[in-house]
Amino acid sequence: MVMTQATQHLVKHGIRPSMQRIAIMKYLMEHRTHPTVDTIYSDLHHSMPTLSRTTVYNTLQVLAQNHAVTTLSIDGHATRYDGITQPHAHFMCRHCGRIIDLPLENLPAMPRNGLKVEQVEINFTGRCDLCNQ
Amino acid sequence: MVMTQATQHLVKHGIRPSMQRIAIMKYLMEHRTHPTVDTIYSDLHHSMPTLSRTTVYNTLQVLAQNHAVTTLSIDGHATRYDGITQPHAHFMCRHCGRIIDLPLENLPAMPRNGLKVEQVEINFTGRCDLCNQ
DNA sequence: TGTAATTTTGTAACGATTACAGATTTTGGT
DNA sequence: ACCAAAATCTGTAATCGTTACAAAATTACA
Repeated sequence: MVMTQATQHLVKHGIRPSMQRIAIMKYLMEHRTHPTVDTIYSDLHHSMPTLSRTTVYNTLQVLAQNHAVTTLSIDGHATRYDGITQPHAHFMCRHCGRIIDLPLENLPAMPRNGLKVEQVEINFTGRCDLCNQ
Repeated sequence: MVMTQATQHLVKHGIRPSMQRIAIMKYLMEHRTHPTVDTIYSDLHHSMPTLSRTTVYNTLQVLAQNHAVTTLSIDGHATRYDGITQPHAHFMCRHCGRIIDLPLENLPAMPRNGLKVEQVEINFTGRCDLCNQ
């Protein structure tokens, strides 16, 4: 039996691969747009008419808790999700809303002693190259 | 006529110093707790019974737009505000909710060419020294 | 196959934030 | 000082993202 990449990814993170979870994980692996719950729901709803918005919320919570996806609070309005879990920074264009992945060459200085860091989020905001012309 | 620090700060950023604006700016300068709108409102409401929650929202928006304060989306639930505008990072304890200022020794690698960065937000999340024992 | 556990679904509720319109205050010219 | 215009503040209602919850559907496994 062949496992899709999405399914493998779920299993690797100890998440049971249901239809809905696979679909959402697959979506995040194929769309590098850092979508919101609503975008994911709207896009998947076409091919999965019975999918519930609540399921998208629940699933993403499960995925994030098990580190299968990353959450992004760069938006201010809605949480965004990232299928890539390797540490990297983000740039969001105030004008067009696009979110761009940025490599993290040198991680910022470690916090002071005693703090146990579990997550780092580095967000740049401004105007992107396309809007800047 | 003597100007308070808060008033000076407002004027310096081109913001007309009304009673409410001064009170909110003063609050943020004196409380280094990165409070939410609700905390600010509740605390100020005692000494300013006529203050409206909407005014706190509006005022903080004006202050942020004019770079007199900084916004923090580290919380996930409510926007938090910081009276210190010099660039620095933040650590939030998942356990007690405390937010700690962190000096930014070396700014993270600049984003790729063409992106015009207007704001940087660096958020660490984890367990603080007090909760870690 | 039957039952318990898990997952999904839809609706209702919640909390943060914004829209809006009227009231109040401030400003600037006379 | 007086008045009109502009700016600010206020309170309520609406909006929007998210969570609570309970019932329905699916899956696991004895």
